This record gives sequence, structure tokens and C-alpha cells, in this order.
Amino acid sequence: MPELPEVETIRRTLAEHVTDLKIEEIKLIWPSAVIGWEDRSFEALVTGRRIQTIDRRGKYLLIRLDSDLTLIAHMRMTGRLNYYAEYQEPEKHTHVVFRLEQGEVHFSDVRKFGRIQVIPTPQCISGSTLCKLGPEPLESEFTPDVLRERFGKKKLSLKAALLDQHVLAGLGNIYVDESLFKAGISPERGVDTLSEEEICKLHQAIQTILQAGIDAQGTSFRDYRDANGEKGFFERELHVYGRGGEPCKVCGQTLERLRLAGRTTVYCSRCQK
DNA sequence: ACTAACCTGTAA
DNA sequence: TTACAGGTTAGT
Repeated sequence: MPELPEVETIRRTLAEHVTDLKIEEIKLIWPSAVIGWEDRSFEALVTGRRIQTIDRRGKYLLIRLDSDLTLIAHMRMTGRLNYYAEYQEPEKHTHVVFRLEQGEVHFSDVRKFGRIQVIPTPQCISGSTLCKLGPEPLESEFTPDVLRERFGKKKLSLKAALLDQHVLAGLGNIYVDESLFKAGISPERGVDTLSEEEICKLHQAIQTILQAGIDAQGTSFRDYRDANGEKGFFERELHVYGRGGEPCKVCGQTLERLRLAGRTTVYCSRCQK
């Protein structure tokens, strides 16, 4: 579900409520949602710790606790982190409840793909999947040169490369298709066929689209909600995602739908070359 | 470089 | 009943 703009929105809305609060109790309703430690020690480990800050890396949420412990949360397709100011009865798909000094946070996930991993904070730097991620697309170190370098000499479609979190962190099916539309480049093109000008256009499009997604508080095409249970409204600005067979908003041509890198892909064959 | 697997829900 | 869904990983 959440891609970079959605995870960033969850980060912001959650941080507003829980920063500096102590975790007083853990309820592990579905213990498999938590990894990294034996189930019974998870509660002991996390209970009594204070939430210091919440960071984000790609689609991962990093909840920093006291004494160098980090919770790494990934929502996969349908995961949610909800904050409630008062006691809330767990819902059908709630897997973990964090009771805080003030209110509580519920981790829920219909499809049970999402996970919360507990690791010592130093291990985030080395020894976790985080260190293998590609660059953060909205940071100033991400330049057109970096994008070209990340593509390297791979023989991959743009679609496959941009979905690969080791190439660039944070893009998923929605924002890849939207970025390629904005750049005017076909998702089927090989990464090794782009001119310098096209690399620049794509770099610019990725940053513009992701920032617009954050500004709109994400895309609630289906299940996504922020920590307050609110929808995002980027759906209104989608040009291609979920619009296969409909007319292009720019030129009117019927949008193509195909399967690329295992994912449904939509693009305009007139606007994107 | 595809495909299946992990799950449940919804829509065709 | 079947296909498909904002993701990732482990298998051919």
C-alpha cells in the first residue's frame, strides 16, 4: 500500500501525537506481526521505553526508542498505524496495540504482509535491509547523475528499475507510473537507452510527483489512511495509475494497460516515448 | 527476468 | 468463481 508519500504522511501524523511518550503496555494479538526477537521478550523489551523521534527511509518507518532501540515498520500493501487519543477496542485486523501514556497506537493489516521489526539502533546503519536501499529521492544528494549511476549498465525496463528499492528507495506502482507519465517516457524503455536530457526529465518528474504526493497527504486509491484515519487526496491528480482504457487527460488517447515487471502498468503511447 | 508465495477482501 | 490489489522475497 503505502509508497514514499503515504509513509511520510503516516510519519508526520503519528509523530504529532506520540513523540516523547512512553510505551506503557504492548498487546501482541498476532505475534507474527513482530519480528527480530522471540515473541515473549518483545513486550519486555519495548514496554517502558520512550518514543524519541520517528524517521523514514524509503517505505520504512523508523520509530526510535530510548536506549538505542528502533522499531522498523513496513506496511507492505494494507498495513496501518493508527493513533487513538483514548482506549479503542482492537478491530478485526489489529495485530499489535501500543498503549502509551496518552492514548494508543494500533498496528493493523488486513493482508498480514506488514511487519514491525525490533533492532538495536546501531544495526540500522549496517546489517539491516535499510543499508541496501537506494538513495532518498527527495534529498539534495539525489541528482540526475546519481540516477544515471544507479541505473548503471542494467538491462532492465524503466518500470522494473524504478520499482527496485535498491536502485531508488520509496517508489511503488502508483508513483512509478505517474513519474514516467510526467517525464513523457515509456515504462518499457530500457534504462540504458535514456539520453542525458531524458535522465534529467525523469529525475525532475520523480521529485515533483513525490512532493506533490506528500503535499496531497498521499493516495487513498483503496485502503490507505494516515495515523488519524484520514485519506489522502492525490487520487484526484493521478494521470495514469488505475486509468487503463480511459482517455489520457492531456491528449485524449486511450491509455494502454500492460503487465511489466509483474505489475499492472498504465501509460499513454502518444505522450510517452 | 518471470512466477509463486505470503494473506484477505472486493469486484467482475 | 476468478482475477486482482500502493510490496517484497525466494524460488526457478
